[in-house]
Amino acid sequence: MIRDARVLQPEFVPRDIVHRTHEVNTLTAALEPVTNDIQGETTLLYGPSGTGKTCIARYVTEQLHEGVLDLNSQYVNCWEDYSRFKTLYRLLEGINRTMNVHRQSTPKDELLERLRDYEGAPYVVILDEVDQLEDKRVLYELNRTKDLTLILIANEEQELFEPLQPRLTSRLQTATRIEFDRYTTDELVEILKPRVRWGLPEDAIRVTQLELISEAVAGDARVGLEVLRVGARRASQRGLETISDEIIYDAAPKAKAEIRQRNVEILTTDQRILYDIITEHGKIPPSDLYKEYRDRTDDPKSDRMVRNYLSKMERYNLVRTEGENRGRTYHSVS
DNA sequence: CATCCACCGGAATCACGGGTTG
DNA sequence: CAACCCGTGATTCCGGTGGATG
Repeated sequence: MIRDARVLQPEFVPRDIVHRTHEVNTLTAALEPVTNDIQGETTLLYGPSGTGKTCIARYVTEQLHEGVLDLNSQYVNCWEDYSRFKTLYRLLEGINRTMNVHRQSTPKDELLERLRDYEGAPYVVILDEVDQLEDKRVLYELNRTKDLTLILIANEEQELFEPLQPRLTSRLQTATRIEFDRYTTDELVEILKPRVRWGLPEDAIRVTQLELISEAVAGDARVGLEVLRVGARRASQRGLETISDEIIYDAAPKAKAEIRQRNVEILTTDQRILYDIITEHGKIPPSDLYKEYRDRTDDPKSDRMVRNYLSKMERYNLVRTEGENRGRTYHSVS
């Protein structure tokens, strides 16, 4: 049933952006100096997930490539490359300066040096999930690097700056802020329409059903697309030509579960054990959790490490915490 | 009310593996 | 070859917090 799977992928960047014109224009304006070979303004895109932050950042950068002959750009997901070293390494990759940086054992700040020594075309850098960066001082360092134009993406701007000293944030505070709100039902329908047109056969799904999806996912475009994919797969499994309401009702929770499942799959064995314990209990106080974890594994990690795992899993949206200090309990997300 | 202590999370330090250097 | 460097995960140590206890 799926004609073109690519357009239903969350990382697909459409040729035309519907809505978000204000955001696109603001970002384009901030990057405008790059067309004159000058460093652009640092921008900060923030808002809930599935509101088009990454998509717009990539879209505007691609447009820039079309208008400017000489331009480098690189996308870094700080969730995957969360250490200072990995982030810097990716940035060097983007300008092919990694040779001789044999991963490790190079003098301590060789990477940043190299980045700063670079004198070439303007370099536009998208740092996604930037709040996941463990050492945020690297932002300050990058912000001070000439000819580097930063696009920072985060869920909440507050969380990003909280752990930073005021001294470090001052330079970043001047960044152009672009806030992304949740899509309304109508907006999300308009976003899904062209994807359906390219990705699915004609008449596979009606507009009223797109509305159904948009409401079910509360304006989260990523989950909305996932529902479309899951729904299309279901329909073809059942040999149907169209996606029915019933399939959508069915697919909505399934889509969310699949997104979570992908995160579960990248957990380590110890993290997985913790995850299983919490899902089995539904809700469990810390001491019981630590104890049961130790029972279930031959070579348990320290409690401190368990806490690291748990906070990581919380950021992955795999577990939820309730209460502070002594009253804390860990919950599964249902 | 004072004390206790379960819990969190920052910081310093260690251990290890992969890499280079001399 | 040994000696050394580096990043990363893990451990150890510990101060802060605030509900529970007497």
